[in-house]
Amino acid sequence: MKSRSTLKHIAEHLHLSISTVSRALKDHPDIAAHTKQKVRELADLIEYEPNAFAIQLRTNASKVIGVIVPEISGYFYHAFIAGLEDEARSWGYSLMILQSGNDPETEAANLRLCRMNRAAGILVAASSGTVDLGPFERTDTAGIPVVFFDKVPESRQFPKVSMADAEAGFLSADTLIRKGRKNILALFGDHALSITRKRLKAFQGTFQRHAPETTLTIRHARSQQESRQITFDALCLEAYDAVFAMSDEILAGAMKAILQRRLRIPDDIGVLAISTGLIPSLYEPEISYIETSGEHLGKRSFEILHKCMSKAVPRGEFLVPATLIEKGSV
Amino acid sequence: MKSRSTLKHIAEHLHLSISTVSRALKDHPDIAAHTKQKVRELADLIEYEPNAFAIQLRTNASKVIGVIVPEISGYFYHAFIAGLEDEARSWGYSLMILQSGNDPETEAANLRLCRMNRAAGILVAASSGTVDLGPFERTDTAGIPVVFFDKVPESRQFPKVSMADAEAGFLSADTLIRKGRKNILALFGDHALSITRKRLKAFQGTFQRHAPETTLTIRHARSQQESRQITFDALCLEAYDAVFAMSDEILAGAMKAILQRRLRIPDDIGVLAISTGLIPSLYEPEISYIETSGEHLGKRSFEILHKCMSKAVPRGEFLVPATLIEKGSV
DNA sequence: TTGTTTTTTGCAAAGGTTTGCGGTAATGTT
DNA sequence: AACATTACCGCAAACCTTTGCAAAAAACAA
Repeated sequence: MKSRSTLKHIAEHLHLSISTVSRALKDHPDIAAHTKQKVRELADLIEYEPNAFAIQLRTNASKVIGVIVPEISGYFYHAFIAGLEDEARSWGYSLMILQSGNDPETEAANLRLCRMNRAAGILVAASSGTVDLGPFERTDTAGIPVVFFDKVPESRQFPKVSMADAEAGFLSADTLIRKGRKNILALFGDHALSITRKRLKAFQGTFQRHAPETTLTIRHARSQQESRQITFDALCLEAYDAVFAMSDEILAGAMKAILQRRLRIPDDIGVLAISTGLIPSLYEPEISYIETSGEHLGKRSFEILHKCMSKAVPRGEFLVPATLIEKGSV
Repeated sequence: MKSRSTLKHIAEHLHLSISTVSRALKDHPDIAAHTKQKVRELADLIEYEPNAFAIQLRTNASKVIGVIVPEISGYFYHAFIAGLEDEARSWGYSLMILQSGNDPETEAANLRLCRMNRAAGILVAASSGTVDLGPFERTDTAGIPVVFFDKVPESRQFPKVSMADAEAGFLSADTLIRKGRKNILALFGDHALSITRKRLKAFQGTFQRHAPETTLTIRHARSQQESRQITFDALCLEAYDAVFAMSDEILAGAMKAILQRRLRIPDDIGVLAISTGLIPSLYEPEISYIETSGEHLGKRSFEILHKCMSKAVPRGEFLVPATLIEKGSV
């Protein structure tokens, strides 16, 4: 029954042509005011809703943007998606969410889906195993702009937007220096990840330049559990005056060790992290952190993609800035 | 250039008709084997990808399911979406994610979007302000099945799937009784929410029946901050031997108060929560919880919706069971 | 050879919308 | 009164695929 509410239906009812109705509905200047009036009234009455398929077929473009992430849940991507959705909706776009599960094949399949659905654009956080950029190139040359975010490939071919990792590393070190911490246990993630290397490099560099006397103990952990174990062991051996965690996952592990040892924050030990904000807010006192906001990244990513969709071709890497959120834990 | 890869293109190239090509590609028995062969080869070569819009227009159906949630980020929905996506993908469906921001108007607009896009089905977690079910009914009668989850309306008209709140309440009480806790601070959410009332009723009822001698102090909080304040005040006044939190948000607040008071878990005080699992795993020791898994809910929801889409009409409410995850905090 | 069956292919309509262009009628200009 | 504008409206093609039905071609039977 609802399927009978089409332009044709309105046209017949009003003894007009389909084209006139179409134009009336989009306020085309060629159409007389009273005609528009009547058309709109009937359209309202029968709850006319344009058939998106037909529009998309005709215009060969949709208002959907594809989002491919390794996983939705976890510490980060859901915030990104939330921010992105907000921004996208205000521009009339919707999101098609695809999980790759860190599997390059699923990733390629998802990409294909986006192509078939003629997504207006695609946002990709590369799975860690992605090496072949071919599928992405093909999508791009097919006229669907691809923008990478967060986990970005080395290639300079695509626009990329990511966190200002170097800045975050610098800011972390700077904060610890300003607070007068001298003996720091610094916990980083997998050294193979570029995000780790970038943050670490800036972190270490800042200390070398501005506070070379600081004792820095760098450790790498690949999971919450490992982070906890490493932290616990380290805290048993030595009296650090601060712990730094480069991510939420690492922080979660470190905090367990600190809670287990019943250390007082910030008196017994200072704590600082690079984080999205949720985890630090769960402890007492709350943990100070360098914010790398998923929401911001989402909004920014949409902006870049939006530019790509309107023919502008921003190449290169865009960074969303990191800021210090003081909570008194260091 | 890519736009030239259509059925027509293949047909012309092979001196066949469009219909023959179409059928060849879907392995229709009417087509000769060697014809199929040739068609498939060329299709592969030029990387033919069917135009989803045209298919959808023709068949008037899409493989997209709409998901409307108050917000993506937060304590719960992202897990739901992750589980749902997993299940949906394995059936060839994609997700269109819409946030309502707890605003009934945005919700209605999102619903409209789903209708325009002829979603195969819609999953809705109602915003708290939703009273008018009209838009949902209209969508349903337009042939798009609507299933509510998590935040479900009273109406018996739609299929609903939600957590087994009563079971979770019972299990919580039962656990506390078995652990011999006698003086319990029980923290619940907004009393206006049906989820709160259901959990509370089962919780209280279980104590009345099986351990009437227990001292139960019930408090309601509407935010993390409020939960923390209430807990802190209560712990100052009296020596409870256990704290129960009915949700992640409430737990987060309560834990802050407990950390602030530097109470030992489980010796000074036992802690139990109804939770999704992430938050309890962040503390030391980890918090025991009654699991209400977002992933499970997501998968289950898809199953129900899937039945609706294939003409079956499951009415009523479906529950996903709750289970106790012991971590030794109580 | 003619007629019958089977196999293989093509025609054409349908699905709903957009849009360039041509047409008609009304109004304005000398 | 004759012509030039302007304001409105409709025709028809195009977007790409699916599918019922008819047609052509091939195979077979008599």
